Amino acid sequence: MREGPDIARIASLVGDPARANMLTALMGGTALTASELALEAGVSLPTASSHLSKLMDGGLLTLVSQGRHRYYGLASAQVAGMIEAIIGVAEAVGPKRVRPGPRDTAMRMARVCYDHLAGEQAVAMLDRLFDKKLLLRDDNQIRLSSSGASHFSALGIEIDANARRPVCRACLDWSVRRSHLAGTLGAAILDKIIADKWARREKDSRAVVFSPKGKAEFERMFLA
Amino acid sequence: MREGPDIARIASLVGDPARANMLTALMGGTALTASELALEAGVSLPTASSHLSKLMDGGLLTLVSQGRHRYYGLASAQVAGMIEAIIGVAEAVGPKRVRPGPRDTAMRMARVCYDHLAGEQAVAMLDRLFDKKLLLRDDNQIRLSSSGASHFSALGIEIDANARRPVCRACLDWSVRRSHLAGTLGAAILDKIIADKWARREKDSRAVVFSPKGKAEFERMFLA
DNA sequence: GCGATGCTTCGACCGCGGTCGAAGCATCGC
DNA sequence: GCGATGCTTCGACCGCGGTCGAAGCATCGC
Repeated sequence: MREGPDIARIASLVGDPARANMLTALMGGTALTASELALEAGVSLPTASSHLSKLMDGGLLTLVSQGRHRYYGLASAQVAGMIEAIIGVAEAVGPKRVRPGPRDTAMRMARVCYDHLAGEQAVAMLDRLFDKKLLLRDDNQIRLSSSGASHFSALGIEIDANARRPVCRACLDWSVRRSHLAGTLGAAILDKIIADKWARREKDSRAVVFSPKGKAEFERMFLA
Repeated sequence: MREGPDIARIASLVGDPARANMLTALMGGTALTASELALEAGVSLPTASSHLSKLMDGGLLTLVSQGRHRYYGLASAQVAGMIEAIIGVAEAVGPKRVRPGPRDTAMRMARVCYDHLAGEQAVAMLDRLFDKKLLLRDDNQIRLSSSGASHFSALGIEIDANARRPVCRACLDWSVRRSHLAGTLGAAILDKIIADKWARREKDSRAVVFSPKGKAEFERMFLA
């Protein structure tokens, strides 16, 4: 019998298969409609609607109404981080697949984490950005250096430093157990990767698949 | 309908009030018997036993039998990290208490996180250890410098560098949203704090309360 | 305005999982 | 060996919460 934050309530929200599927789908970063989420979860529309209102009550989702469509998205990067942590444990204790399939390999290499890139490529990128002093570690937080600011600006990546959301944030990568880059800069880089068609989002998956040309570009820009 | 790690299973294990209480109690770092956990959870012994076997099946706990006692503990620091992440979200979305009580203040200052110190004091300590170059940031991991090794050795803190568990690991602090020190070094420092009676564990709580003298010692050793 | 589309609310059903008392099993002390 | 202690297993009970069809509500296009 203890007081304190109601962790059972939050965990039980994630602990239903239909809701877990919805949240996993939303980890892709794009907000989805109730119908799309019903499809993802494999339940009827009324059932999905009931789940969504529970997730809203629990503070895990945000809602944007656009005409007769209602777009649901994850409430915050903190919620996304919690889900990544749960995925990490599920991966660790779950039945080990004997040989990871090609799709797992793609996921491990590069995938979307909420609104930024995750996976081995993303971890390597953050390492190089530190090496080149475009980003600085400061008190366990990450800061954009002045050379970094001009570097990203030259690449056409403009950062709104005044936004309430931090520019740079470390986010733990469950597959590698190291950090990759989140924050507005992390999001802007993923935007550029997709916009410039260096890579495409795998359908119905968080995997991000680079084209040979796009991969070369990415490596030249961020890993060289 | 998706495959992949069974996150609903893991989350639902945490999503029962009785089990959440048990896991929260085990975040204190000491393994507890089935009877103690039944008391913590506020359920009968048969009920507790059933919960514990589910948590074991789910891979969240480890079990050490000692005679007729059975000691349950968290399976890994990764599991502890997941629970911290869930606590963080529960804190963020939960009803804000108007004014945090004295006990919350103590928790915020210093508390046990699995087997090491967390809270503002722990975050400040890690900062200073970096400042004094006793610890080094290396590729987003933390490494003990040679001066650090002799420093801790002089304090009577011996580190087994050959253990499978990393010596230094960053662990996210939910109250401050910054990192504190985990790993064998983090655990050894907490051991010293308790062994030298600089602080005592608050009964039935994760809070760590420093004595005036102990606090001065701690600050001299780690914050000066 | 009126049918179509997207979603929520209502109501009824049902089964999974939490609950505990009683019984059973293992280890303890002496 | 035999009662005491610590825990698990068994069995029966029960209610919370997930499920969907039908109905209702809001916004759309034209």
